[in-house]
Amino acid sequence: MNFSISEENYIKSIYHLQQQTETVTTNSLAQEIQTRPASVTDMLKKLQVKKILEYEKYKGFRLNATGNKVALNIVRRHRLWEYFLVTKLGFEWDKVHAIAEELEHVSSFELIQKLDTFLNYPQTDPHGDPIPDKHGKVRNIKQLCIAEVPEKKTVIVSSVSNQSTEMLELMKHYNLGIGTEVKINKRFSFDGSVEIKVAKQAPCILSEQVAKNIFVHHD
Amino acid sequence: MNFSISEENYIKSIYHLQQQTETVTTNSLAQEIQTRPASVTDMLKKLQVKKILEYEKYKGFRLNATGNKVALNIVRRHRLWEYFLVTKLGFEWDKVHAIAEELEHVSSFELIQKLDTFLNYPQTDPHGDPIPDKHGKVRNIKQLCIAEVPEKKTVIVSSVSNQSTEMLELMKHYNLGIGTEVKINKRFSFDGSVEIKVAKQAPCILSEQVAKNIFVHHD
DNA sequence: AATATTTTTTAGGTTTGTCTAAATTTTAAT
DNA sequence: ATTAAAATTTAGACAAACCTAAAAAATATT
Repeated sequence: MNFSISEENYIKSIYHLQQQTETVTTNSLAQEIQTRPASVTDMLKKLQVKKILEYEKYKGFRLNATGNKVALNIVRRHRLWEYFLVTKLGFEWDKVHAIAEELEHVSSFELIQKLDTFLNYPQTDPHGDPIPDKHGKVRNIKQLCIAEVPEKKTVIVSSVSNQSTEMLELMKHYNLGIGTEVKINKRFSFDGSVEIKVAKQAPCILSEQVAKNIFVHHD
Repeated sequence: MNFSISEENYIKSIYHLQQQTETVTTNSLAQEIQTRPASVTDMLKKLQVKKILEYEKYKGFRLNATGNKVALNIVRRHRLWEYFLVTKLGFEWDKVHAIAEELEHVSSFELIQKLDTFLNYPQTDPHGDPIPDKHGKVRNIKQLCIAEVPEKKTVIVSSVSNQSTEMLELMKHYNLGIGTEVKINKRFSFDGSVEIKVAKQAPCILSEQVAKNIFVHHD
């Protein structure tokens, strides 16, 4: 089936909201997509006709199996382009999202296959989020944020959920990136802040807010 | 200024038609863009308001200086993407046009600059057409087709004006590509066909139709 | 339980880009 | 110079995707 750019944007946003809540509400989607609730309702009807949505009036909605597959394909395209932009064109982390947002709607299947091959089948995008394979399969690593890691443990940064310029600035300052080894020295229960140690640098303190946005995995 | 995808497609098509005729007609543009003359008239009015078109009712039209710059920028994007698709992703010649047609509308200026750098500032696209630089400057090599080359001369293939699968098939068969050295043995005035020699292969005959579509330059 | 508030949907309108059919202008032919 | 034909434009409609304002349903409050 074929989807317009608008439809694809709605599908992708519903998919993202579904990661957090079981069923998605009209208002939350409207906010996510920066549009009016009435516009959302219009689109929901269209997507229901196209049979990719489970939707009951006033009761919320979610993508069905077909819809999920479509969404994963869009996510795949988006993340492959982000990887391309950073590793091949030398873009910074925080500049790629908007561009990938446009590139992801270029619909050629062959293009994405060849891009994947060219990039050597990357597993995650520059923020550490997994790239679905061509069948829509995603390896989901258990996501553990720094705020939850036990003291004294050494872990590796796997992804960052906040992709703003400000976050990038902070991470660059502490030499933190995807793959960086980090030792969690101590957590202060007073404010949730965490002392960490990166390579041979002096230990530093991350606020709880930061610690909650940096995800890691073991060894 | 910002242009919609439709507007960009019109601008690009007007630019292409202008290469052949001084002023463009409504009908020819309608045919080029596969739409109705009435739709063309509608769009002409819009482009006139945006001040990129010289247009007088019933008298034909052409891009003004601003319009030409916009067009050259679109052409630049298109050709850089074509180059990318062929040299980096391994696409064949005849498959890239449709995809580049979509990619060219991704509007980030920085993206195109970085892509240009990544590709090492290519001068021509895979069909041999020149890629305008970021200021919209195009080096225009005098275009000479095989049908016009004097006998006994040795020349180098610089571009191919027909980009169909059929043409690609024929050129592959004779080991002809951009940069190939070709000696023009003899032209037969009876039907305009031309005998050529490529590398150490046996001489072969090109029909006039083919000879008119392959452009070359000296030494 | 009745009322107030919030959320969601409907009704009706706008813009962009398309269309058909009819009117107008230009060009060609007698 | 008329008339016929072709090209172009206008008029009026339509679909997609959005909007505002009002109605309806669900949730929260007293």
